[in-house]
Amino acid sequence: MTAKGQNMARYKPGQSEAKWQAAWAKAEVFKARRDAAKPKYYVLEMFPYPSGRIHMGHVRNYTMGDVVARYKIAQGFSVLHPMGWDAFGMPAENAAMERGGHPKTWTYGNIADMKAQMQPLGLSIDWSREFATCDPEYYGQQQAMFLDMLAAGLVYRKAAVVNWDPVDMTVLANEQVIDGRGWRSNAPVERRELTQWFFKISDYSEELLAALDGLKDWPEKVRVMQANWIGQSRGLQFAFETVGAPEGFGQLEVYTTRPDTLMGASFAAISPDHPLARALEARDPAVAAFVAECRRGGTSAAEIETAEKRGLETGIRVRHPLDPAWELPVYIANFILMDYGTGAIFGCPAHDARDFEFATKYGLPINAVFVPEGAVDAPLPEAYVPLKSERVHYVRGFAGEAVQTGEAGVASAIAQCEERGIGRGVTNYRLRDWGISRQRYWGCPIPVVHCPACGVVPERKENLPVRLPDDVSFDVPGNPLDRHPTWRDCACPKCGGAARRESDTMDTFVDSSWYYARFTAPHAATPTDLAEADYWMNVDQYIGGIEHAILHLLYSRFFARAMHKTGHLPAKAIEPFNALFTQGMVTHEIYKRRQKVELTAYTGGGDMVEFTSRPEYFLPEEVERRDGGVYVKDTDEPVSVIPSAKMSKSKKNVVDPVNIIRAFGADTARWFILSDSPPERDVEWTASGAEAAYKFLNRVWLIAERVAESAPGDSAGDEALARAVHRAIADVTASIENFAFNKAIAKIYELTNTLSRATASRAAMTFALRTMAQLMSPMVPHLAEEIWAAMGGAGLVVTAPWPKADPALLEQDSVTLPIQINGKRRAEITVPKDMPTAEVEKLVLEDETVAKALAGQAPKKLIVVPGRIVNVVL
RNA sequence: GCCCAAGUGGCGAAAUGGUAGACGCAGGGGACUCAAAAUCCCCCGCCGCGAGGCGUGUCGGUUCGAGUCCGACCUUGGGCACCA
Repeated sequence: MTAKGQNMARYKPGQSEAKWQAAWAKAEVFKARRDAAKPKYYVLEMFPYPSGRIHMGHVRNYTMGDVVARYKIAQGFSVLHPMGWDAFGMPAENAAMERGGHPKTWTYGNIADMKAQMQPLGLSIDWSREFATCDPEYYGQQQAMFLDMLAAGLVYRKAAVVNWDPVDMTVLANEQVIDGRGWRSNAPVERRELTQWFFKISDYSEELLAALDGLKDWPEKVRVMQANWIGQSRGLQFAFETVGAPEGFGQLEVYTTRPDTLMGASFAAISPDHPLARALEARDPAVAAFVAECRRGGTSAAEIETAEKRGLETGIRVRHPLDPAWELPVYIANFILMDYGTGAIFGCPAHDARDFEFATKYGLPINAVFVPEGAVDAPLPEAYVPLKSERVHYVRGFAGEAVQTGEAGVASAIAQCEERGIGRGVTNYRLRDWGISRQRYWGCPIPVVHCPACGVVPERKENLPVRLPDDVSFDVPGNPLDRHPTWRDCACPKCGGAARRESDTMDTFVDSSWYYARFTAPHAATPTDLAEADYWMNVDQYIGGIEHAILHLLYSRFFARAMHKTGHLPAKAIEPFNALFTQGMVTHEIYKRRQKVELTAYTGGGDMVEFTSRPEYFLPEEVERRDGGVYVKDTDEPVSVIPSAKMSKSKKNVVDPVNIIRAFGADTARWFILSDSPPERDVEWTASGAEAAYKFLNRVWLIAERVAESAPGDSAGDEALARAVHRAIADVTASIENFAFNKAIAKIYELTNTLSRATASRAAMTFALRTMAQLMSPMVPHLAEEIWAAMGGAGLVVTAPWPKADPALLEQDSVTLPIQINGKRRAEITVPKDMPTAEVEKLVLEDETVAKALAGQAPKKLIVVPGRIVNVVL
C-alpha cells in the first residue's frame, strides 16, 4: 500500500464503484447458498414491472432491501436476495398497439434495459436466480399448479360481469374506463356477463382473517385493511314471503347485519342482477329498460357507489316476517350488489344512509327503531347510525332490553328470530372469489381445452407449457388468441377429438402470487423444490409499496395456502411473508407556469377577449433558484413551485436515477434516498440534498485520507473517541433493526462530526474509521470498501462481521435533569447517574430558581422520574 | 360513497407520556484565496430591545406533564376486486 497519497487523492465514484462491484462478483459474495451451519435470511423487494426505465421509487425500494441484506450478511446469515420481473400485463399490449412490434420483444428489451440501469447501484442481488414471469419456464409451472388446484377443487367457472366496450367489442380494465366511457372508443361502457375462471379464495375467508393476528411484524394498518377487505359480518338470513311474484319466486331470501332494525323496514330491494330481476326483465319492458340503464357504466365499486341511488318499484310486495299483515314494496335498486349476501335486502331508512337517501327520494316511511339514550322518538333529519358498541334506546325493538348496545340488539334479534323460525344467524364475508380470466394475449394461458364431447378438459401436464403463439397482431381490438387461426385448434386430451383451447389468460396477480417461492428454486422442473423451499421459506423481510396492501398480499397469502394444499409448499410457508415493510413514494417539486391563452368570445354586444390559462411544466434542469424565487433559465419567467408531488412524466418532475448515478455515483443516490425521510413516508428528491450527500461522502473520504497520512499522535482523546464509536455502533445497529435508516444516517453524521474534531491517536482514529466503514457499508457499500481497504481492514467489508458495542463504553456517569415548575422547564441540575430520588429531591428544593418560585412554601407535589425529569407542582 | 394512513421551523425531519426542533438542506456571518470554486468555523422556530410570551393541521378532553393518549373536525395521500 505505497503511494497512498496518490491513490486517495480524490474520491472517484465512477472508478471505485465498478471496481468493488467486480470484486464482489469475483468473490461471489451474493450467491445464495444453502448452508446448514448458518441461519438463513430471505429478503425480498416487490419485483418490478419492466416498463423500460428504473425510477427513484425502485432505487428507494431496492436500496432498503440491500441495506437489510448486507446487514444480515454481516450478521453471519446465509442470505437470499433475488430479483425478477413481473413481466406480463397490459402495457406490453398497449405498446404493441401504439407502436407496433411484439409484446415479447418490447418486454424482454425493457428487461435488458432496466437490468443495465439497476446494476450500477451495486445491489447485493443473486442474479443467477433471475427470471421473468413471461418466461415459458415460469408460466409453464404456473399452469401445472393451476391444474393441481383445479383437481383439488380450488378452481371453478362461473358467470361474472366485465366492462364491455360495445364499439371496440372488447373487455376493458377498470383503468381503461374513464367517466363511464371506453378510453379509445369513447363509447359508453356496459356491464356484460361472461363465463370466467375463479380461484376459491372464499374457502379461506375465515382462516385468512384469523391468521392476520399472527402477522406480528406486518404494519398494523395493512392488517386492518385486509381484515376490512375480508369483511366478516354476523347477521340474519331469512326469507320474505312474496305477494304477486312470478312462478318460483314465492320467497325472497335477504341477508341483514341489522336484524334489530326489522321493525323499521319500509321496503325491500334487489340487485338488477338478481334472478327475480331477470325474470321480471324478460316479461316487463319497463323493468328491462331500467335494468339495462343500471348496467350502463363500469364495474368498479367506486363508480357504482358514487352513482345516484335509483330504484324501480316492481309491483311485487313482501310480507313482514314479524307481522304478515304488513306488506313492503319490492324495488330493483342500482346500489344493491349481487355479489354480497343474497343480492337482496330490506331497507331501514332510519339507520342506513343509503336507505335514507332512497326512502326520501321515493317517499317511503322513515321510522326510527332506536334513539339515543334519553332522547325521544321524532322525525329524523338524517339517518341515525351510531357505533354498534353504543347504547341506544329501542323504541321499535322486538328483542332484548329496551336500552342496550347495537351489538346486543343484533344478537337478541337473531336469537329471537331463530326461536320463531324466521331465518337463521349466519356469518358472511365480503371477500369474493378471485376472478382470474382475462380476455388478453400477454398473460399466462389457462391450460384447459373445450371439447364438444367431453366439455372442459384440463391439458395434460406433459403438454405444458401451453405456449403463447408468437404470430399475433394487435391491429384490431380484442384478444388475438381468440382469433388465432391455428393456436386455438387442438386435440382433446381425453378423447383425442377436435377441440379448442381456452383463450383466456390469467390475471397477472397470479404470476406475482408465488414468485417468492419460485426464487428458492428458480429452474426446478416442478413449481418448487421442497428441500429448497423448506430451507429458504419464509421470506423474512418483504419490502414494497403500500398500494399492494390488500390485493397482492392477500392473493399471495391465499396462493401459499393453495400451494401447500397441492403439495408445492411446506406447511410453515402458508404465511409466506414473516415481516412486511411498506415504503413511501419518491416525490419531487413541480415547476408550473400558467400560460395565458387568448380566447375570443362573441357576446352579442361585440367581441370580447377572454383569457384562460393552461399550465405549462418545466423540468428541474430548466429552472433556477435565485432571489428567493424560481425562474425559467432561458426566459427568466417566474414559475410556481408545487412541493412533494408524485413523479410523473406529464408533470415533468421525474428524476432519472441513471443521470444521478452518472453525476455523483450510486452511493450518493443511495445515501440521499435513505437519509432524508423515514422509509415508510414519502421522500422528496431535491438536487441540493443529493449534492449534500455527495459532499458528505467526500468529507468522510477526506478524513480517511488525513488519518492515513497522519503521525501516530497523542492518545489523550482516545477514550472519548472510543465512547463515541461504541455509542454509534449501538445507535446505528438499533436504527437498522427498526428500519429507521434516516436515523442511522443521522447517527453517522454525528460520529463524523466527532471524528473530524477529535484529537486522538492514529490507531484510535483508524479503528474509528474502520468501524464507520462497517456501519456505512449497508448504505454506501462502495465507499465503505474503499475506506475499509485504506484503513487496513482484512478482506472485504461486505463480509466482515458486524461490530458489537461494548456496554462498558456506553455507560454515562452523570445525568442532566431538567426541572419543570408546573410543567414548564425552568432550570436543570446535573447529578450522578445513580443518585437516590430522595437526594435528588433535596437538591431540587435547594435550587435557586425552585426556591424562588416556592417562596418558602412546600410544593404541592414533587415528581422525580429517575434519569429523566423533575416536576415541581406549586 | 366505503376502508386505511399522514399532517412538527423557510424545507426534509428527531423526540420509551418527561428539556419540542437531534441530524441534514436552504439562509446569514466569518476564515482561507488576487479572485472564485472547494473546504473549515459560528449563527439560525416565531414575536419581543429585554424580561418574557407563543408554538407540533383545527377545536375540545385525560394527565403533575401531551407532538405522543381519547373524541370531533379539516386537508393531503393510498386502496376499492381487470393498472401493476
